[in-house]
Amino acid sequence: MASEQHNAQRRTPVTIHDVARDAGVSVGTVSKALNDRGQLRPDTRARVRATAAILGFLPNELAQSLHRKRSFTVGIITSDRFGRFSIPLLEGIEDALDPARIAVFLCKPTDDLELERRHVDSLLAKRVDGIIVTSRRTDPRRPLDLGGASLPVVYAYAQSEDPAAACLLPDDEGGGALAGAHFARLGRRRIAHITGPERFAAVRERRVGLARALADAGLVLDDQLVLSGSWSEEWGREAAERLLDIGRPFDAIFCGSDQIARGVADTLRDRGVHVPEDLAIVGYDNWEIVAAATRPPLTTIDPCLDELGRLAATRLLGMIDANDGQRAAATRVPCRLVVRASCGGGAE
Amino acid sequence: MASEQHNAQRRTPVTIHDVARDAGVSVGTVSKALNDRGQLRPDTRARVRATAAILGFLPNELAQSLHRKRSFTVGIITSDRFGRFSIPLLEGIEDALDPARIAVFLCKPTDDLELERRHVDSLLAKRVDGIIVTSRRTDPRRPLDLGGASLPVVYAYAQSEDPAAACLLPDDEGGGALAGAHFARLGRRRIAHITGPERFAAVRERRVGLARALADAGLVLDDQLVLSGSWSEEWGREAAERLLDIGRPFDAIFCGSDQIARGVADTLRDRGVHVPEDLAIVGYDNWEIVAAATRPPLTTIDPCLDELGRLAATRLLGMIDANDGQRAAATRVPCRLVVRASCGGGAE
DNA sequence: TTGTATGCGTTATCAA
DNA sequence: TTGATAACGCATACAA
Repeated sequence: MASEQHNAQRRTPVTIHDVARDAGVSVGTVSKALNDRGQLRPDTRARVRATAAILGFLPNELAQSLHRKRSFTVGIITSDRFGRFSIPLLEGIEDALDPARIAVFLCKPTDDLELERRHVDSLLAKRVDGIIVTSRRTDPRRPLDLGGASLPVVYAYAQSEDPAAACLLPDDEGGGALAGAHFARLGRRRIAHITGPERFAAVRERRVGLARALADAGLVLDDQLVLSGSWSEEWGREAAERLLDIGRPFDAIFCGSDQIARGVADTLRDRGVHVPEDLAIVGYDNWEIVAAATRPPLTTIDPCLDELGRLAATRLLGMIDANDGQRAAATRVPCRLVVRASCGGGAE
Repeated sequence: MASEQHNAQRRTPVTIHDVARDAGVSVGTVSKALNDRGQLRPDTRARVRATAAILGFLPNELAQSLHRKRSFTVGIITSDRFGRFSIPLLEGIEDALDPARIAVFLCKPTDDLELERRHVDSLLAKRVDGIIVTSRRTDPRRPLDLGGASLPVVYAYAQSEDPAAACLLPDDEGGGALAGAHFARLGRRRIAHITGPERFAAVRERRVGLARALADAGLVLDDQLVLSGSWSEEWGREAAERLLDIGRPFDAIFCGSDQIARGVADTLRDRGVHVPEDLAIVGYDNWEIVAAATRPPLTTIDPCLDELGRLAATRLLGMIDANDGQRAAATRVPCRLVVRASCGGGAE
């Protein structure tokens, strides 16, 4: 019955010996039958399979791993407590790992290098086949301390100070360029930029991309119209106010995050500025829950973190198979423009 | 050097045999020295420890688990792809599991029972010590199909149809009551309620709690002022409009989620209604990023999911130790009122 | 075609 | 105080 699992004494799992006994063969035969190895008479194979199924036999992967010297697990280490980046990343990672029948150990998020060290030790002790390091910002970080051990590591949405490390990063410059090009295509001429703290590499790179795309269209990015602050809605509101008060004309705003864009949109609404008629807005992140709820819904840059996660996991699988440390420099994953309403219809 | 890990051939991890050889003792002695077992001369113990440290020896937990018949891992199964609930839950779970030196296998979120079944098999094959089932809503779900196996399972922010299952749920009725009592205490008399779909148990329970608290204060919940729809900001806006247009007086709104509350607040702002002077608002979830960014910041009910996760993990640990299925009915975890600005100052 | 023996890395029991 | 040795559950080389 349904509640059986609760009061029943915990049964010890059925082993290959149980199957062997019930099927009237030896353990070796069971192993061969179940793994399609060696030469077995078809009917024994079938009989063994049947009894294994009846008993609900599941091979003990601990024993298998011990034998194969490969655990079919990977560890994930992250500093993104809030999960904003980890969630989509994780989705992609699991997408790629699932088919390879690899399970993931998720470590508790932390910034503390000492705790991280302990997590690594724990993973090493579990003989994970590899480790994926994830972060909440893309600036270079100290290389993961493997403490003398050696196994494949890839950084996803994170970057190691070690130039030889395998890193996958969003193409922030490309993302900025996407926004700039979109504005230019729509005939906007004077672009403002409200973004996060200057110390973030992402902030600087997106700005470079924006400027490049504008230049390509014969436009110039006016430094007076670039405001960097924090990543919050609050800052979006404040910066929008400031921009409107300078009295310098502009017809579009590229925001460093959807949250900033949300704040900007709210302020424009308060001040009677019409979006997209008077002003076009492009956000960043494609954080659905914010972008879609904004009035008007935000056209935004999607950093495609799920894809980045997929690629990271795929790269890790490659390194695991290659059985060596694969020197692979940083890779940039392209972003995607998602058109909603804040720049006007998606017409080309 | 830093890049050593990348080009180096992958070293095979150091084993207890390596330590034994280097220390000039037998493997048994190493095991005893490292685990503080048996009677050993202090200096041998020290010598073994030293060489283990030098070699960077980490016991192979696969082998340990095989031997101990206990893996010190638990699996987490969830249907919450977006992570809104899983993230805080996971934080609590890991808080409780970390000190017990237990690692977690995180399974890819899914609604598909067939895929869930495969995840369970994978976890069983890894001989996890227990499983935590998590969800994105609290309505009863089909019991996890263990396929005849038997091991501890606890449902966190999820409920099994099996009445004997160990479930931890937020006290939604209590949460509703918290909101009602807060309004009453502040002198609000006519409370409106904008909430999610009626089919959610949480919606019904919170409403019951609200009504109860109001009744306790000699107030009555006016059915005309209760609107249920979806969980979105959009619905918050629409419902607020509707409420204002009915022409029925009210001086407070209890919202089913912070997102709904955000929509409500935006609409009130548009319509020139002052919060909290004209209308008080209480949200639900204490989703910091929304609640704090709303104007004014939302007073809200915090379901304390991290605490719920902690309790769930603790309960699981108990079941694992007890070595039997612990008949433990559903437990409700209390919510917490978080006072910000949307009801006026936090004065009692 | 099937069974037996060995090893994977640990821990634990029993001798020495 | 220390060293062999037998599990743990599985896969595989080799023997029958």
